[in-house]
Amino acid sequence: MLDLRFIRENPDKVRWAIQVKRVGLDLDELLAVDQEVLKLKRQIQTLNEEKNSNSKRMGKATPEERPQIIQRGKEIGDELKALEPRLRETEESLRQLLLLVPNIPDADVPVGLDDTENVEVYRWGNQPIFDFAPLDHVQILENHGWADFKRVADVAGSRSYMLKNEMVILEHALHRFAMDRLMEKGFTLLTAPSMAREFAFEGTGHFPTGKDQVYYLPADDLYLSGTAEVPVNALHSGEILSESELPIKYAAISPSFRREAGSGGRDVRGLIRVHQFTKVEQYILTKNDPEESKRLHETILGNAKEILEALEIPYRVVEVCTGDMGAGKTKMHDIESWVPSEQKYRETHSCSSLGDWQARRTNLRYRDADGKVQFCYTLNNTALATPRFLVPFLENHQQADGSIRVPAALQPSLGGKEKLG
RNA sequence: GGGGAGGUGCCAGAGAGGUCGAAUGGGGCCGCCUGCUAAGCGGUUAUAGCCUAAUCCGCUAUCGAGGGUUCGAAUCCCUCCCUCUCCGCCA
Repeated sequence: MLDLRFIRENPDKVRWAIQVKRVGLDLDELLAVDQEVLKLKRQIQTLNEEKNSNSKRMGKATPEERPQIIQRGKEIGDELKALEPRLRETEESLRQLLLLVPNIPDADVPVGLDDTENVEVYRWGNQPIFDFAPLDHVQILENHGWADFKRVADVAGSRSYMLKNEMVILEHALHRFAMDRLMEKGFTLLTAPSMAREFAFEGTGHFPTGKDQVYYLPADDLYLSGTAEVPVNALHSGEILSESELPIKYAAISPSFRREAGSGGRDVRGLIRVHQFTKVEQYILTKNDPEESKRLHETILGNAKEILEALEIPYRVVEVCTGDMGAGKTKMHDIESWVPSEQKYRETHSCSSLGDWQARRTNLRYRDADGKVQFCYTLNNTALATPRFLVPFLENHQQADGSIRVPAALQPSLGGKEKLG
């Protein structure tokens, strides 16, 4: 959400963002509704002033005066009763429109239509050269009895999977590894709930536009979140933090769920795109300072890079262009890990800066050194998400004998094992 | 799932239809005072909106959330959320 005053005063900037982010929103309609809300509020305020002074007179009024006061009060009440529902409706439509207003991308973000126009900015590691016929991750898993896709599909539908034996241990070891790293860096570890109420999804910006990507539990009016970002952002909703406790750095692990509606036949095979996964997410609340936010963006991006480097996975970083970045973001980098079987890089991490866009939605504020109340800035980045991450891990580390090499950094988390299988 | 108690400002806690944006105590901040400190004294201490040159003043809203009753609601009624507690069920 953007500041309404900012929208009023900078409609051209907002129009530009709507255009380059390819958001379907009529700003003129929003501005007209905004004026209507202001008009109604003024009318109601004037009536309330009169209502208050009128009923204040009642206390000291003589019995003869009372009928007049009551009469006038009733008239005011009737007028208010006519106006208040109109204000409520108009405010609600304004809110709905406001939820669609995108954040303004930073000036240096590449303008583009979709992911083909993202810009590679960094590359690390060598793509492995195999002196044998490398397998893809599904073949590797099946050869070792490390997963079941077929049976479990009958149980839980397409895009489901079941890891088995050493893969279960590896998955846990990877998460443990990521969490250990982040704890060392001063992050507060959380197990975040996967279920949350609607307001939490509105807070991060996943609602209203992404509602069809989210599982809904009607009996309890709860939704399953696709990232710990949702519950963690909502955690401090409505609070006024003090500047001294910022930045708050959370590393939250949660089972995550995505319906993948509309992704049709894309990536139906294997572990790339599944409905349920486990993710360690970095989530930062910081002060209202673009420079500080930039530094933290680099920090959490760096944390993910370190994890990949320790796990010896070749990757690249792309700067995401305007058309491919979410509405709330001012800046976004994806980290893509090398997938040998596809001979391409695939997104495994996503690092975003959102300015105060999420904080305004969740009413998440802090008191600065001057005592002024400000909205926080928020940022997030994946630390590690499985099972997708198993794809580059298994494929890059496969050996001629079919085993999987365990990078030295991960061996302690795997009971010292140097290879799997 | 069933029963009971409760949600008030930074915290504790009064308030039971008008004089309540809200007593009192604690904390914080500013000042005064006493060799320092402690104690003491005075003042101040919410958020959003409207108005405004203004973070002054004034006005409006907010006592878990949303509705309702009333000339007037923190106070009465309804719905929901949350906390505590007892019983039942349960990994």
